[in-house]
Amino acid sequence: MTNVRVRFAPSPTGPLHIGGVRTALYNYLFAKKHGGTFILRIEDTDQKRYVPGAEEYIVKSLEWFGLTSDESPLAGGDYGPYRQSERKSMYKKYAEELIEKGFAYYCFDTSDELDTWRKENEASGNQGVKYNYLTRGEMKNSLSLSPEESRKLLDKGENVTIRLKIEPNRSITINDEVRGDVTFNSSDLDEKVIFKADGMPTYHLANIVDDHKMEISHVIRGEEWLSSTPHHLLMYEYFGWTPPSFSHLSLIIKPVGKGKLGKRDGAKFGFPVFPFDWFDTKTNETFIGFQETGYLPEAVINFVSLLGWNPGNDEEIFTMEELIKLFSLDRIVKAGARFDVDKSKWFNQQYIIAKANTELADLLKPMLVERNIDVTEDYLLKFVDLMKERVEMLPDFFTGGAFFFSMPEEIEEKMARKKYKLENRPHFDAMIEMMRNMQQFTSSAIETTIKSYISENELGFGAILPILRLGTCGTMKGPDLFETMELLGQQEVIDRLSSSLEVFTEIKNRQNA
RNA sequence: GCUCCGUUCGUAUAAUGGUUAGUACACUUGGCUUUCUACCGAGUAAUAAGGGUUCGAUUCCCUUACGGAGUACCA
Repeated sequence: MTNVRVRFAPSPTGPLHIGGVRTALYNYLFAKKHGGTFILRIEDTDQKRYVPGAEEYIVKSLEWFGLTSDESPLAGGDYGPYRQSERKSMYKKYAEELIEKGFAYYCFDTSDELDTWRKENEASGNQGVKYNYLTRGEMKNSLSLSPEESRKLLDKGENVTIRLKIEPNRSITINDEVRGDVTFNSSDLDEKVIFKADGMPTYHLANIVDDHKMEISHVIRGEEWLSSTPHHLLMYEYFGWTPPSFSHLSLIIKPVGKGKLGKRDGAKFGFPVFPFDWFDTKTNETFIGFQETGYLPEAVINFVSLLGWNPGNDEEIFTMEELIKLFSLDRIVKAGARFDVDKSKWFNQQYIIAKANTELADLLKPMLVERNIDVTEDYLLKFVDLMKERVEMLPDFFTGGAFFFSMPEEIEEKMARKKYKLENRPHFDAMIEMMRNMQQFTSSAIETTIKSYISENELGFGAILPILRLGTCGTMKGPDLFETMELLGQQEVIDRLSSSLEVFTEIKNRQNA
């Protein structure tokens, strides 16, 4: 395959969502696999739905995931501009070219007229009427009106759109790379507007003009475009251009229930749908992001890559480089994939465990600031090392490891009641005293000290160690007790144990009373 | 409604015209262990239904059911 050029072409109408991330990823992987070019093109032809900040959000998201584009509005390139609004001037002549060739025609119906036309039809039982070869005769357009009338309306210049003209009864076949041959009959197609009254092209025109001019070789996009692909193919034919190859990706489905994953499903099911937090100024809603939830971008990429694609073997942890090597369009799954929250968490955990302590520490630093926690670099690194394998999301470091920064107010009393024996108090006091006298407060030294005390006094681990853990951590969950103690430090451990023992004794006395 | 697409354990998926239908997550359970993890081992669990074609179908064909997408001067 030579000269692979693919594009990711989002519309800046809101934040990039997980389905878009997957589409971008597959485009990226395909381009890199074939030594091709990955292009970011912003499709901002709809002025009404344009959302300020959305483009920046999309760019930032792609960056976070490492999906760097070779050509884009920011990076530039030989095929620019890469924003359709900046290409506005060139689309009209293509629309007019189609009219000259007889492959398109002017329309003068207003949106309201079309609206009522559809509603009337529906009311009389005719659902889903189309503007096509059968109905265009009853509408206002350059095919139904006399040339003089058309001319007049055209000169007036109000509500003029251009529609694609489609001859009935032609078989149009898409050779889709993932779905195989998909055939449509042209009689079933509607004659879509390709040029709007506001002077902007619609997606259909802009898309094929740009794909052609940017020499896009492979179009990899969402399934929602499959049914308009015959229109696109027709336009390539009308212009005399060679169409690119097409691959249509199935959609990502809600974790439970029906339908495609929507932006509100995140809040509903407790997981993010967007890369970063997003505040919708129209509805005053806040949507949570993968980053803020504590996902690592490489984990999300790995997870998403396997949502509708697989390399054909049993492996599933892949770096971007490996994905590039392994990716192929023919291993894309046709069926829609459900977003599995549990699996995404598992991936994140795997990636956290595998990540270098220093890198994790860097990610945690802003979170330390937020929480007003002040520790040394050395302390942070050791903390990370002890906690990393029991963390799924980044913030879990602070929920699960809170006791590394201060003794919890609440101690798990149940365990104290169960395990603490008043008659062991002298032993605990003795052990604290031994700790106080230790020259080197290292985990191995503490371990030897405690364990030999236990065996010398024939106490049993079960009666002592849980209490020591509870007394220093306030919880039964946590890393190796002796390593935890070493990190906490001699004085801190002694202080915590001393005051905890008072609490335990009190609990026990209350229980006995 | 119409057009198009899809359907293998709960989920993501593998494989095959003849197999004990594999793997991972989740779940249950055993081991390791001072706890929680991680790790290692075991277990539960699937070819949507009905017709064909065939010696034989989960695999090919048809129908049905269910799910999805499109049906805008939105992308």
